[in-house]
Amino acid sequence: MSQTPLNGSSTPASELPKAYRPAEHETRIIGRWDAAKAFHADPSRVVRREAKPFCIFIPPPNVTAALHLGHALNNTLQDVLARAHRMMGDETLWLPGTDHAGIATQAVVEKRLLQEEGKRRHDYDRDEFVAKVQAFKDEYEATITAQLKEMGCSCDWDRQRFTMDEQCAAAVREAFFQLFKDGLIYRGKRLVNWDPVLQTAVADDECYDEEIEGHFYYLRYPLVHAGSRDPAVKPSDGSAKGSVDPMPVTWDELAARGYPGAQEHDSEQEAWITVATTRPETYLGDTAVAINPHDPRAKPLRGLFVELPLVGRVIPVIEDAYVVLPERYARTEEERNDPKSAMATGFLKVTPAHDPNDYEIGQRHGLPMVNMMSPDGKVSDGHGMDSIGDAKVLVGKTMAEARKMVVKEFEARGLFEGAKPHRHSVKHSDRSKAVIEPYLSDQWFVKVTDERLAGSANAALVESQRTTKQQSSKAASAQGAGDGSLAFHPPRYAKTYEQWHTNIRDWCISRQLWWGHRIPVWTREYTLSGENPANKLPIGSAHAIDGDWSLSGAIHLVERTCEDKYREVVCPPALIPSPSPHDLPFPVVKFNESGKHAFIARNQSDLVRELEQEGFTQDPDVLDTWFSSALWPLSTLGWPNPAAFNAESNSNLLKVFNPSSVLCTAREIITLWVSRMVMFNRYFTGEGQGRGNVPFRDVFIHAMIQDGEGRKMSKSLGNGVDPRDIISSHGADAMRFTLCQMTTQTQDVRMPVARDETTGKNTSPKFDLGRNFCNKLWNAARFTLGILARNPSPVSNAPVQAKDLSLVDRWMLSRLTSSVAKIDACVTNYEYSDYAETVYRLLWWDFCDWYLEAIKPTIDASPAQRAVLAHALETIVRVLHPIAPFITEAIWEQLKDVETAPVHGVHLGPSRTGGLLCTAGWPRLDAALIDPDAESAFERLRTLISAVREVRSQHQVPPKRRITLHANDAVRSLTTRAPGLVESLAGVESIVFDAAQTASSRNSGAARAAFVFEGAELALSNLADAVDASAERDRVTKRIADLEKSERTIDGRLSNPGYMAKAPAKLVEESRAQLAQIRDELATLRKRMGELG
RNA sequence: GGGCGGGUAGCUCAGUUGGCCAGAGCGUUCGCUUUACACGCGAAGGGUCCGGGGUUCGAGUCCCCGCCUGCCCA
Repeated sequence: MSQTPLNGSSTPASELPKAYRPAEHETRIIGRWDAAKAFHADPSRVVRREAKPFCIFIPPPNVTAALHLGHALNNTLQDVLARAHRMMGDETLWLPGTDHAGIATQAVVEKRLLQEEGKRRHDYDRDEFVAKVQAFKDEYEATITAQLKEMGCSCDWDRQRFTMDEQCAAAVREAFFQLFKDGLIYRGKRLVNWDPVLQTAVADDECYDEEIEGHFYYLRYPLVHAGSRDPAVKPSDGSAKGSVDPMPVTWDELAARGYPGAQEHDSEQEAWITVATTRPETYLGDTAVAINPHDPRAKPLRGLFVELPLVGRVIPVIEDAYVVLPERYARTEEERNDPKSAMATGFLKVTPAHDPNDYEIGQRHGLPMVNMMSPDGKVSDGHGMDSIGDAKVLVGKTMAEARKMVVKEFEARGLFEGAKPHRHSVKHSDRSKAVIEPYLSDQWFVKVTDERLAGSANAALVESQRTTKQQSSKAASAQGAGDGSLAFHPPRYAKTYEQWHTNIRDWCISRQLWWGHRIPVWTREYTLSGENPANKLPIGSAHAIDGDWSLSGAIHLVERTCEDKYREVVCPPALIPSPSPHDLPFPVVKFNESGKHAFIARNQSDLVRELEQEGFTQDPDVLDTWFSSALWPLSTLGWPNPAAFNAESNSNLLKVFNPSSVLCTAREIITLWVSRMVMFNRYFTGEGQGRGNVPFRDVFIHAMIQDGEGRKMSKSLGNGVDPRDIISSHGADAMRFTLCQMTTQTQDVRMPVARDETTGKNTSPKFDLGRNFCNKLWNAARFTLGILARNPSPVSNAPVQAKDLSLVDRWMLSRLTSSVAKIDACVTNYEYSDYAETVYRLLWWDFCDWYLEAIKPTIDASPAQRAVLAHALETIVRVLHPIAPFITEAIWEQLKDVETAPVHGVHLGPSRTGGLLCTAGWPRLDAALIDPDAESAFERLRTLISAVREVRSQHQVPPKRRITLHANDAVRSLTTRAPGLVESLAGVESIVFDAAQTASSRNSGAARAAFVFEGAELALSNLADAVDASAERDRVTKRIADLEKSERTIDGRLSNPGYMAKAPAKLVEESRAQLAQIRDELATLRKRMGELG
């Protein structure tokens, strides 16, 4: 390694190129970090109490695509914290990894296969298809890892994980097992968002709403008295036996019941009601018609039914307040203004198996659920709809076809009342763009509504961020380890988090995909007839049974699905491979009838083989991606058995780094991921009580990057900026600096996007800020190193003392000290923009603009000043390292070997690994170096220099021309504190202390330019052969106008009795002094005007 | 519908518990090959702090109403 010419190396400073060229350093430095394993965390140091732990889990990027600018921001912010804490001496683990992103990745691969090979998923068997996705994942995982390294991320690469690798998979199986065992996972029929193209349930966040031009269709349902044909429906008189056909209801009869408007119809005719619907085809699944109880027609209809045309199903009319009242029956302004009331008839067809609101109504009224659709989105009588009657013609049609046919059939029977255009939003699938069908199906759920999960998540919030306090003293007394230890930054996001858990619903975790963690449940179905113990089970209920599998630690249930059919369910605990034969995992052991071991499973594949031999098959579904992501802070550290996955020295990993320090993420992730990590982490570390550790103590929510118009960056808009393009055009450090500088506490940041004419790639002018800054640093370092190289200092251990230093040196040390203190606070408080801004000002404004310029005349003669110079640059380089790791490391390669005397009070610890800055100590500067006297004197000198420069500029004095400053005694005592400073920085040849005379004995006004400094008139001469009197007049006139305006403001304030009476005395005093100074200056300037004529 | 943001210079944004003549970077204008840096140096111009009320001696900042705009949840 060390043979590489560039490695570690020492190009003499004089030969450093004029501009910083990132590409010449970044690869080499990544190589040095890698070779030194500089980012590998050692938990044993924490165990031995040699260091405090600092840990961040990367939000694992999806393997779906390369990283975008949002990732660049997210990871930069994490890296800044990791690097700062590492330098501060904390044992720092930033754990990297990627997420398998189930549906997203599968969809991308399916699309790719279709494009490239013209094949679909089902053209392969499951294993073949998964292998294709795996290959895709390998490709993108490699890309992502390379990108993170290019950005400079200081991750512990030896501990990189993937949510589907063996270690994470074991955690998933174990978590599922435990939750299932504890009754927090169940299977149930639920209405899900069904994507009929991908044929899977999708989560709400995998859908988007889109407005479509649809219709409200008006369908008539004939009113009947129920017969007894339908066993689910009791005859209305309650007496009739046998089969009785439903009897039509006439308008006459309705009129008698007091139904408003019934008289307007032919009295003998059969009566109907009219429902309004946007989806007529779902009438096949109707199980009731609902009316608002406040509708005057509700009472007359009580006890009546309707008969569904074609289907012949007789369903009740029920009353439910959810139903929108039609305009004419609206009772309040609010009801009238409901846009739906104009379209409403007051009758709502209720289809619990195909509409979420109807599902709720169905739950409230105990309605049966009739599913009329097959998983591919076609009308079916094989999925729960048995009584179908003449509607058989619709079977096999798509929902769209069925809609047209239903309308025709109703028309043919005179039951179609019409349709009105209606714009409404319809859910679509993100991945397939298909219209989502609410669909009733068997799904697995996590009962997150349980107090041990959602309740525990809210209890984790720090007291100051909670809006609901502990409800009961009982809860308060059962304080868990992580209670009150989770804090959001900025705090407002705690509310999002809290409200999410307050309104949370059970979490559907099954996905009908092939890519993901397969649900670790095996089932076997069989038929049993005749007398046996199992047929005492109520139909539909599941019971734990004792048997081989339960004896071996698995969950074993038997469920009676109908009269003589049973389903056995087995969920085994995770079998975790162990590298050590002495540390075997808990095995699944089965016994045969004679009590001998018939089978021992020590790994997952043995177990699966055994189950399959016994006729069990694994559930085909996979788990929602977030299930494995929710375990990330546990699975990455080896939970449930860290020893099995880590070398002996690392078995403390889980203990040391969970809870971690902070999670950095975007706000949309709060509900998707943060919540679930907290619930799972607390549950699994809390021994089933849900009150264990939080996975992280702080959650930092950063902004989302938008383009210049405030739109999200996206592929389809073509407004995205690729971090790789920025790294190649500006360098990783420039990108990182800019991203940090943009990170304020707001929730969005805008990044104007521009096309680079030469490359044709998107970029943003914002990154020039970072590039310019890096270049500035590079040149400051080049200059400094040049000075130090040409003045080798004799090695001396005698520290330079501040009291022996010049004013500018003391000023510089003071500025460094307060800046480092500010930066320390920024790191603690996640104030990235302030951090970047503080280093920017320190380097550019203080160090470059003033300090370097100020020391030019003296530096070669002063070893003490060179010590300050070296320490100043090194302090800046060190505090900048977390933001800009490459350029600082590159500069430090040269700087670290430069010998100067120590500076008393400046502590720069050595590198701990590989001679690298990334593990060198964080600068500590003693507070005693803060020197208010030096700062204020220097500030006055800066003001004086600026005043001179201003006059020079206005008089168009050539920069090279040396001029004369006519000053007074006050200035004399100031300038003698920093000899040569004003001369050097203001281009002054000599300072003459004759300002007092000038005013009285002036006869050559035109040759001089006067200006005011601290209220007194000073002058410049020798500006040119003659001073331009009119330029001088313009300047003075403008200044007078400005001052007069200020005078009015401050005078007004001081003549306000309220101000004088109530404002703090200090402010009043300041105002007085200010006014006096303004008036002094005004007097001087007016006199000057007089002289100018 | 509920919740959370944002609106300050041409652009992107700071602006702390109300208190100096409201700031920075970019862009603009003028002057500079001043030997670390033109990715630079020096200087300048540029603001109805979204609108309207209110509290206060004093409001960009606090309160109320409105307008525009973005996000999250249902």
